Amino acid sequence: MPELPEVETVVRDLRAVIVGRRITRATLTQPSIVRYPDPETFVRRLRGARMDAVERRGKYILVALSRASAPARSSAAANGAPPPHDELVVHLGMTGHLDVCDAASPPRPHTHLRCRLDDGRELRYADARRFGRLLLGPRELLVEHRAIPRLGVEPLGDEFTIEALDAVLKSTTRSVKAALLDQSRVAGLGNIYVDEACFLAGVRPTRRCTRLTAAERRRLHAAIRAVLNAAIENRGSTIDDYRDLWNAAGTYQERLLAYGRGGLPCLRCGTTMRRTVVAGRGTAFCPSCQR
DNA sequence: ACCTACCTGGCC
DNA sequence: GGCCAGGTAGGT
Repeated sequence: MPELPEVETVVRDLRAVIVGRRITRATLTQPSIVRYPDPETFVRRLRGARMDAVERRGKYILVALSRASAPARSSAAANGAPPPHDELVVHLGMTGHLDVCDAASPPRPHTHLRCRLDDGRELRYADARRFGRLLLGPRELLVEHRAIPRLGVEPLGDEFTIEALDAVLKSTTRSVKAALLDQSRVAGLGNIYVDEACFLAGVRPTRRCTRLTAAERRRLHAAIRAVLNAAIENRGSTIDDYRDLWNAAGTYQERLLAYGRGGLPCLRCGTTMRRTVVAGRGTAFCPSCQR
């Protein structure tokens, strides 16, 4: 299940391979995976586009596109601002997968989009459960049309200060886990890394977030950044389906201390970890280490 | 702030 | 054969 570290891993690899490449042909075999605009327009606007940059925002992958057309000297000079460019937006959902491979290699099952590139390779999107989505357009337009949501603070960005986390925790009466999973408050955390961050911080995910002490909030802030950075260094966690662009697994699943460990001994103190449901998600915590 | 639907592979 | 996993959207 791709969360911020898995998406960041894909984005970094993708950036190294596709920036500067042009899409010569796009084949969409599962139109329902495209959420904006209509599938025909989506395919038409992909064809001939050059991929100029790859960024991540929360769990979204953003590929900046441009057309070969002559430099628009007139409009840029007249408006003083460049026109908004299209972005190919990819959300991997639960089982979404991108790969870049030779155009002749057989596509994996559930391949929904194939983009032929000008270097003989293909950029492909596959997604068994189709929880993922593809969109195309200027980012501001996609937000305006509510095709993609407004996202909260980037937990690895400079703006994610202790004060920023404090503001998030003050903004709701829900549990810590529910607040951290809410993409409109903090963008990029999912079930795995919320459980890990809570474990590292010594805070039960069930706690009301308004009730955390200043020390707990400070530990939670440090824990979120630490776990995300460590997971990125390990190229993410492969629990089930997640694979990188080259179909390789991440290694952070070997270092998980809380996620999926309900009923198992705590790796820090040996107490049997508990499993409950918080915010509708399976949740594991150590009743001794986490208060 | 909560609930359910979406979707399918994997497991009992 | 049925249930579970869970990120997100949409409804109440």
